[in-house]
Amino acid sequence: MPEASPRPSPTLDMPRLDTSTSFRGLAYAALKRAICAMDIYGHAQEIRLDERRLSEGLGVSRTPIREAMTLLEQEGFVRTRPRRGIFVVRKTKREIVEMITVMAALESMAARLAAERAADEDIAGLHALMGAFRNGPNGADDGERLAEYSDANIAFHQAIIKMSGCAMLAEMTENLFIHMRAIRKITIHQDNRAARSITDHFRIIEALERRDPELAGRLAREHTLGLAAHVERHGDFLDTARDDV
Amino acid sequence: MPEASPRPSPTLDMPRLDTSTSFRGLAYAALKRAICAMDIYGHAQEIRLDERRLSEGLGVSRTPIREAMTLLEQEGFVRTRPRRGIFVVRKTKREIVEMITVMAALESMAARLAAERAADEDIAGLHALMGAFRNGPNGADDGERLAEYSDANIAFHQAIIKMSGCAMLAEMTENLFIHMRAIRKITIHQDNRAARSITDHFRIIEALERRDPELAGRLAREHTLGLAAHVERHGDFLDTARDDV
DNA sequence: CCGGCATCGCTGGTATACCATATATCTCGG
DNA sequence: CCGAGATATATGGTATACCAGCGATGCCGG
Repeated sequence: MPEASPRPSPTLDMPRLDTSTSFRGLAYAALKRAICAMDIYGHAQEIRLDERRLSEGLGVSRTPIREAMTLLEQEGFVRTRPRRGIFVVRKTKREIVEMITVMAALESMAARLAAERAADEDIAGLHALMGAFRNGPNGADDGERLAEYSDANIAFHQAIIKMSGCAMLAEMTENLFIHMRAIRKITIHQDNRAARSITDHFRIIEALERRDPELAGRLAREHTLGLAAHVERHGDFLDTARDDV
Repeated sequence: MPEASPRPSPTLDMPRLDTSTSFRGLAYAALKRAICAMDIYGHAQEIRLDERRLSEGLGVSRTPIREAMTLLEQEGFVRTRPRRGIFVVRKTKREIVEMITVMAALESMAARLAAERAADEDIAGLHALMGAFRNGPNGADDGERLAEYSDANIAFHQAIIKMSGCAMLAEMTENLFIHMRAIRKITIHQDNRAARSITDHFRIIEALERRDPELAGRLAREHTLGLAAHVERHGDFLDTARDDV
């Protein structure tokens, strides 16, 4: 029995035992955070997770761990091979290109909807996200500046999604963003991706301000498909040292 | 212990015990099929599922049932309320409109890709799906004919997705189709939806034959967004007799 | 010294027991 | 006769024991 059991006395003196978030939810959050934190495409060797070790580490039994794993597996973050172990998934280049393609489809629709519905102040708020990079990412012009823009970049895309007012778009892109973030960290340093990205973003903002759904949708699509094409061309490193099945 | 235990004798005389598909997978498939089979939007009252009853019925323990439920919950088909029960989810009108909007985004991208990549014979194959309805759904002109077209309709959309060559598009639309099918069964009888749908489809086929990604993408998007608008206008019945939270 | 086979241990899959709480039912006081 | 509290029941959440199969190790025969 893990010591996480929060009933120290028969009388309820605990102020408000958080009964809403189950152990499963906690395990899920912890595991997902851990997986996202690690640079998935950094180390080459496969990363294996052990249910028993995790349950011991988190102080809960295997049951919630397993249920959390079931969720993570469905979301495509891990893959469990019976009698072998649970492995963190590394997407192939092809899968990543497809993912970005799906992203492009959803973002295009989001931009279209945003152009129709978004509040003026929300559109204006996009400038605040991008303003610091108006003249390109060249501040100190080093890696840190790029990493900073990488976050702003994600924030921009998420803002567009949110402005669409379509909760399901946000929901379906949530997990895609996690992988996108990992990819962007690498591609942002290649070509002149960052500068081109900034230019694209400002064009999208302009289309939104003009309330032009067709243009906004097209620009958003082309912007993200551009990333897909870039990965298609230069993403071969993603398939290195793979050992499928 | 359920009698499903497949080890009747110490020697392995069973030809080939299907060890690949786990009980969880079987339970998931069975439950999903059952949920899809029932007309979700037909009966008004909520449908409750009991883990213990299901495990007894399927002949397995609660564990695989629970894991299957976890999957179904993540996919949005059921919702489990602690100490209350597990309920089959009825989407609200708003959720359905959003779902169709997402569908439009993905189908538009699929049509665009299909126009670029699909094999000529695959495009030609679309005629086979729609050919029987070229002159509208008016055969016997009764409900059966419409139901028949409802299936052909879904098949057409799935064919476009498949022709995109993007596995992830197929994956992400798979569950959406399940809900779409339920909605189509109702909306197909309204207005002149079926006839308009057929016209749209042939226009999309034409765009694919002309290898015009822009047009194909636009037509596919407008076609599905048309359904979204229709539900937005006439789908108030979806929100009847709801008792959230 | 090397290769095949037996053995053991590790690991995910399954079954089951127990727990805590929400709801229903019953009881008793007003 | 009615309502508030106590009790009973039901149900999802959790813990744990056991199972079977894959891998690795090591033993034994050649």
